[in-house]
Amino acid sequence: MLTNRQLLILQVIIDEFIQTAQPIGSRAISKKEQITFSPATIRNEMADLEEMGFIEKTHSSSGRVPSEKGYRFYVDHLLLPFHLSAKDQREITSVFEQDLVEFEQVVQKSVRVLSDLTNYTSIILGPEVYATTLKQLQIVHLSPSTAIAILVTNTGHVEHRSFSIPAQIKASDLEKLVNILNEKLVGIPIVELHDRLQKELSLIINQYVNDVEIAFSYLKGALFDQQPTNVYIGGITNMMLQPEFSDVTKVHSLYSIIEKEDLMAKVLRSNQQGIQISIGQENKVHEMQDCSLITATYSLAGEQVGTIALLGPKRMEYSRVISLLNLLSNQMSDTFHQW
Amino acid sequence: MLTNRQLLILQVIIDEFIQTAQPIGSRAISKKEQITFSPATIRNEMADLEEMGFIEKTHSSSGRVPSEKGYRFYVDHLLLPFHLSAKDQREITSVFEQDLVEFEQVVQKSVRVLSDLTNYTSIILGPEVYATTLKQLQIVHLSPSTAIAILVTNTGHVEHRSFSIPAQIKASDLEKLVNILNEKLVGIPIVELHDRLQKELSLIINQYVNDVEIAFSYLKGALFDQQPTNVYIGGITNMMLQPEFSDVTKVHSLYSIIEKEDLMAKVLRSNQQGIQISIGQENKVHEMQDCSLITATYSLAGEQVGTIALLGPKRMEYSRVISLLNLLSNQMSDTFHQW
DNA sequence: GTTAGCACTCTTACCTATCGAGTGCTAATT
DNA sequence: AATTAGCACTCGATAGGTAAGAGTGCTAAC
Repeated sequence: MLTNRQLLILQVIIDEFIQTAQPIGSRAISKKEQITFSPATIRNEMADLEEMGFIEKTHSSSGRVPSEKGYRFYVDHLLLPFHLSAKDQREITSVFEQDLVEFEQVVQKSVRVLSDLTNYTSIILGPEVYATTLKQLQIVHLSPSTAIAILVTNTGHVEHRSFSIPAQIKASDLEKLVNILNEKLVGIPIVELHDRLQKELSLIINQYVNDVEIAFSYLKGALFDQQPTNVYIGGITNMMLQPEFSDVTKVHSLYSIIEKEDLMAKVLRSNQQGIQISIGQENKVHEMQDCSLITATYSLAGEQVGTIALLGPKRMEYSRVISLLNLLSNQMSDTFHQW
Repeated sequence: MLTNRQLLILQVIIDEFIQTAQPIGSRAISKKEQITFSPATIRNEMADLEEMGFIEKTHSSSGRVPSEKGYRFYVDHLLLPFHLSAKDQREITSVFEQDLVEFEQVVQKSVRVLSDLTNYTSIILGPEVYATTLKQLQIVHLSPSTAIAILVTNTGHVEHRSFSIPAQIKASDLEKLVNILNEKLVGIPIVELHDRLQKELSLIINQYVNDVEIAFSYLKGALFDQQPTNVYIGGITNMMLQPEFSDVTKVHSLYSIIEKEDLMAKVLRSNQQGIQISIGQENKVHEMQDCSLITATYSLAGEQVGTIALLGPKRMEYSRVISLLNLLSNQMSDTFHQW
């Protein structure tokens, strides 16, 4: 329903606006190489595009600016396959060149590189702890009444919780318990850990009739009570470089949202596989409705486990960002697959 | 050298400016309860105070604003002993009411409470890892060629590093090494760990002439290469609520500094015991020269180990903040002492 | 169907006048 | 001699007014 000429003009407007953040006028468009017709013609086409809701005026005699519908159309139909610059490729792959064996290290580097390359804010959601398997469980006593439980996963993730040991439990009981659990539970996915613990418990109780039960319930509390969020954020300050965030109150309201890790986790987690794009009002969270959010997923051992996201103004460099995210997510998946 | 009347006026000006962030005129001062003389008199005194450098005008016919010298004098000579509101006290002590056995938990709560109470940015520097002692050393193998070293301190701090195991080292060697090290090194302060490792090594080598040496050097690298920063920050967005930071570029430059944890650690670490106050230009870091930084120290087992700080505009509520920091630092020291 | 021409709109920058808060100085008061 | 009332003056903030420039929509010509 859009003519080729309209498509072309829409594309030029959006491309241009992404770079300059300024309204685009008919004269400016006519000067573009690809454009062979006059400003007057362009004005007519623009009036149509505006009527259809793809572009807007900031005031009655201004140039045009893409609407959210315009961006959506652009993203859905006008994105050219983008090939990353050598530098972009180099930066991304360099993350994986040193042999980083710990998940955290990879993610922290990635978050950094992404935000540096794009000048947007990057957010990476760590793997669901529950999608990984138990490598080792360990108890370290700090004092007669306190201890730390340390849990290592096959991804190299180390999780620790401290808890106080109730008086009636002997240290030896606790140790016995941990030994048994280690024997039985190593290799079990963390998701199933809770259930399996429950199951094993009944067997154990028959053999050691001490206060193991209480020790167990404490241990369980320590390990499962608070679920860690593992949200990694990079380049938060970058948003302030964007002209659409020259107003402190805007920045403030956005930042107070980003700070809420659990909310961010929720927003990002709910995405299906592949690249997802939310533009402006499409974002559920009100404070993010001046932004666009692009997410990709990465997987570990075949299962989808985490999300990489870039948050920027609606006027994002969509094609470049998508290519970057694709490259990174593939590299991450590959790397984790090797482990 | 300052008359009582001048002291009084200076105090009123600063107290008022701290609350309103607006220049104070002679008329406004004369309306204060404590003030018994006329605006004209006050103007004369203000002219003197300005000549001496304690206050400034924002333009030739404006009210007066405290200068940095003024704040310094205020802090050094005019601070009244401040008694915290019931709410302030309650909030601070509530942090310590649940039995939190892990250092991180206490600090994270504290950072939160401090920034919420003050609307400034709070920064807490964790204990020097090196001031604590080793509780347990642990190696967990992830794959034949990678492993994680986990180090638990007596403060309940868990530190982990991953490293790759060079081909020529057998897993059994590494385990042997760790067992030996655990026997020999538990209870040793982390500061001395490096030296002691070196010493023990020579003995070990005599007994196990395998490739233990290489394993050791790898382990050493894993444990000592990157020193963790452990800087905890709360309420970064609070700075945007202060009228002196209504300009995005200011906020941006400040934030990019705060983000640099190692720099922050350096800035905070270099303080001697007790409350320290740096006002504006007194701060070494250029980007912080519109701010005041108030730091307090807390101790663990008698030794000074960490710093609590509040960063705000020069126009801070000095007396309240000092009282809050004092209370918190004492509470922290007490709590950690019990462990 | 396309484009040149033109009147019209709106933003921006700049100038001007006015108002009010606050000062410094002088002279009168205590 | 110290304090204060009075007053001229300064400067920032606000509002109105004008001119320039960018861009549009429409009409008429190509």
